[in-house]
Amino acid sequence: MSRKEPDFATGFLVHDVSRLRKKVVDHELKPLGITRSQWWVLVNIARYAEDGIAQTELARLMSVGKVSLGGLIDRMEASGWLERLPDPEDRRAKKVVMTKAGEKLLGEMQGIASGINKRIMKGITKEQNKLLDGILKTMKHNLLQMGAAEE
Amino acid sequence: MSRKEPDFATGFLVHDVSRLRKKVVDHELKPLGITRSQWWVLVNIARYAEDGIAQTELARLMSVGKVSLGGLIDRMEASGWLERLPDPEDRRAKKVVMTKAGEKLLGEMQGIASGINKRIMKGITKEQNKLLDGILKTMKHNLLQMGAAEE
DNA sequence: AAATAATAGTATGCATGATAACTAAGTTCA
DNA sequence: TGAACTTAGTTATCATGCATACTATTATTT
Repeated sequence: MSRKEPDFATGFLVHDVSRLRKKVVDHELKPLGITRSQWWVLVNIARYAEDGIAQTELARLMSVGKVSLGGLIDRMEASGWLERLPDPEDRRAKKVVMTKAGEKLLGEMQGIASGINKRIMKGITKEQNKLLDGILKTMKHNLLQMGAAEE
Repeated sequence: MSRKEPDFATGFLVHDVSRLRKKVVDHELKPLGITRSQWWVLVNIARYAEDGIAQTELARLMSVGKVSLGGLIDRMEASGWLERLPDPEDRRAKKVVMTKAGEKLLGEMQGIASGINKRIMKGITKEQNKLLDGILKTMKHNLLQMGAAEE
């Protein structure tokens, strides 16, 4: 029984992997003019919001603060991937929609992202990956239970 | 074979867990006046640098940029957990050492951190945790190979 | 209807982590 | 030795994500 690894090592391992992955992915996506976080916004809009979605609702779906998402949308609107449209039903709200450029970009990114991912997951079997996803989902669930969901 | 989960979902799962964990841990550590990242600096100094370490060397050990670490040390020095001492061997370099207050804090944090971790890992067996760590280490290794180590 | 609550989004300020460009100091090599 | 290179650390600027506080609406309650 080694004492070298304290029982919170997993957390910092997750932190390291997340940080290094952000660095690598952002570097690879740089020629496209988009970042990993912005890409994730596109993916979620494509998945959940065919014809527009309110910022707060999207933030809730992504488990992200509405302020953080607001900043992301600012930059993505400036880049031309997204647009804010007024919601005719609610004058407080804005409908976020992907532009044609955003859709085109998202399509182009599928292959690139898949290639990056293959390299990051090198040496890890499909079964291991499935297991990994399951454990991470449990951790995410625990964290949301612990109050990470509060706004 | 479901098409719902694209093959890069693992990456964003890691991102979510990392982000949510940061939020939860920082919130729990707030009464102590320290953050998760600053805590990790203390742990690494305690592990590798009994009597001081140069910033660049510590950054290398932690796989973090020297600028990022410099900022962390700024804030931790202001909080009184660390000190920068001139290196008598090299006038460019500074030896980072933990203060008495830093050592005391690190000791107090062991129990707290362990408790937080238990809650985050609820429902995950020791074997699963070991497997998780192994896979994450493989991913980290791949990422460092992919150029995430460059300065 | 008027007062109160809740909700959508923004503004502000901070911590973290990155890159790029810079200064100062040490090292190598012709 | 002196020029060229390398290294340690800082400054400046940016993206992400958080909390807090605010404005403008909408919904609810009395």
